[in-house]
Formats: sequence, structure tokens, C-alpha cells
Amino acid sequence: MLKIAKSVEYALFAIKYIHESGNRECVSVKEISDSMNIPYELLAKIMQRMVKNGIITSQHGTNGGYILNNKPDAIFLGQIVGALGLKIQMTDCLVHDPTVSDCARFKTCCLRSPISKIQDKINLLFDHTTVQELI
Amino acid sequence: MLKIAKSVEYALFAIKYIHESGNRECVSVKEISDSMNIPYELLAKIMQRMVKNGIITSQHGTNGGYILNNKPDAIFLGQIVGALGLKIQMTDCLVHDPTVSDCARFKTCCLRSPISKIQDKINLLFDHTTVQELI
DNA sequence: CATATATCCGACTAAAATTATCGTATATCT
DNA sequence: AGATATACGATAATTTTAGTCGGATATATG
Ligand code: SF4
Ligand code: SF4
Repeated sequence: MLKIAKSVEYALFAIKYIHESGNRECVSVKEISDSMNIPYELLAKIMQRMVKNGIITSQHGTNGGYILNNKPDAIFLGQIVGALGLKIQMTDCLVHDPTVSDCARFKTCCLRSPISKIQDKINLLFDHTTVQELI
Repeated sequence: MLKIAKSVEYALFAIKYIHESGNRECVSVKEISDSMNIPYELLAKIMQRMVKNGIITSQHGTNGGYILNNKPDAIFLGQIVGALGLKIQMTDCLVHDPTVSDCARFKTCCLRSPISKIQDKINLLFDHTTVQELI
């Protein structure tokens, strides 16, 4: 229960790898996926999502790859989760747009509010944890 | 991501229902599942698990059912999770018996320890949240 | 300009976890 | 004895997550 997505781990490993590659121009998905034993296609998708969300920058073509936009201590765990299109959602009803919830109990449920508070605390935890602390 | 098991919600609803039934002898699964719209068989199993873990007591036979062993303010969310055989486990490696982990990265992984600390905080949160606060 | 390399992106498939159901046994009240 | 209700393991259905595939676009280099 309360499992973190594998993709988040992969993203963190990738950031760590690029960061430790230091001054090199950029690092390709192939190199990362080979070194860290991460499925190539899956990691590629993860990288693309992180580009879209401004965490890394991509370089197409020969000798291309990815560069970190920020130091790991300026990237937050919550950012990674968001970039991957994921979100912390403990129940079906805790969505940004509450009209979307398909839970039949929605209107009368007593759990929503207190669970929401717990979720908020976890979100806060994620938003304050830097990638530096994780890698 | 980080979804709470539906069974936990069902368990909480059941406890709430029994609690609000007040001074009655005991409350059957059928009555709870009908009132709260919870699948009967599933709730039955949940109740059995809670019996085994001392949260409720069962009464077999005609007019049987379940009774709360404690007031909701003396039952903790973490207890419910544990009773249902669930546990907060953010990664594959964060198991009680670490030799069981089947993650190939286990030995060298840098994420385990920091993620474990986050998990500890969430566990603490669960262990300090009473059912009273939730229902 | 041609070619090799590497990112981009949506759709698809496979695997795992969760949720729900079934069948049968056991206990208890009337 | 008969009706009612819990006990419990096994199985099925559903949902979510993880991983794969195919084809497109961009760029360095010769
Ligand atoms: S409304 Fe209540 S039952 Fe429905 S998803 Fe939210 S917490 Fe769960
Ligand atoms: S060892 Fe690392 S990669 Fe493996 S499950 Fe734990 S955190 Fe994830």
C-alpha cells in the first residue's frame, strides 16, 4: 500500500547519473538505461516528460542526450512526480477537479476531508524533499 | 500514486457504522454492507481480519455480528492497516525482512535509506491518527 | 546532401496488484 | 433440527502500473 511509482525511482536514478557525469556535454538515454538497468523505452519516456516540465533539457542528434537544468538540491521530489504526470492521490475522490470524482459516496462521505489532510501532509513532505537528499 | 486501499475505507466505514449503532448488541455484516454499499463478501473478510487483530469481537449464529472492542478514539489508522494484512511499503525493498526483497539494485541503491525515512514519517502519521478523527 | 544517431510521441501489450466473488465449513440462537 | 451468521481458502474480474513497439523529427558530422 502507498507504493511510489517505479518511474519516480527511474527518474531519480537518471538525474543522479547525469549529475555525476559532471562536466560532460550531455548524457544519452542509452547510456543511463544501460548503466542503471532501466528499460530503455520507459526511461526515454520519463526523460521526455522531464524535459516538458523544465527539469532537464534535451539535445537531439548525434552525441545528443540530456542536461540537468538545476542542481539536485534545487529539484524537489514533488516536481518529479508532477513532471511524470503522476500525483499523490490517496482516494478516488481527492482529485484537483472534484466534479470528476466517480465515487458514489462522494457527497456524504466523512473520510474525504480527514484523508485529504493526511494527503496534504505527504504532499508537503514531497514538496520539501530535494533530489539531493535522495541520491 | 500512493493510493490507500479501498479495504481500509471499508473498515473505517464499518467501525463508524457499528459505533453509531450505539448500545445495540451487535451488528451484522449484511446490515453494514447494505447500508454502506460495500460488497458483502469483501466486507466479511475485512471484519474477520479485524477480529483476529482484536479491533472487534464477533458473535456467531442468529442475531450475531460484531462489536467494537474499543472506542474509535482508541483505534489508530495504522492498526487498521496492519489488521487487514496491509502495510505501507513505498518501494519493493522496504520490507520487514530485508532479505526477502527481490530488487536487483538492493545492495548499491542510494534511494532506499532516504525513501525509508519518508515512509517512517508516513507510518508515524498513520499510527497517530485515530479512527475518531476519520469518521 | 546523405547518413548515422538520438530524442519525441502516441498507441499498444504484459504484468502485477487490488478488488470482488464463490463454495464450503463452523458456530449459535430459537 | 433449522435458520442465521461468521470463518476461510481459492478463484475470478478489474484496475493500475510497467514495459514495448512503430514511426516521426531533429542534429552533428563527413
Ligand atoms: S468519497 Fe469517501 S469513499 Fe469515496 S473515494 Fe472519497 S474517501 Fe473514499
Ligand atoms: S533498492 Fe532502490 S531501486 Fe530497489 S526497490 Fe529499493 S529504492 Fe527501489
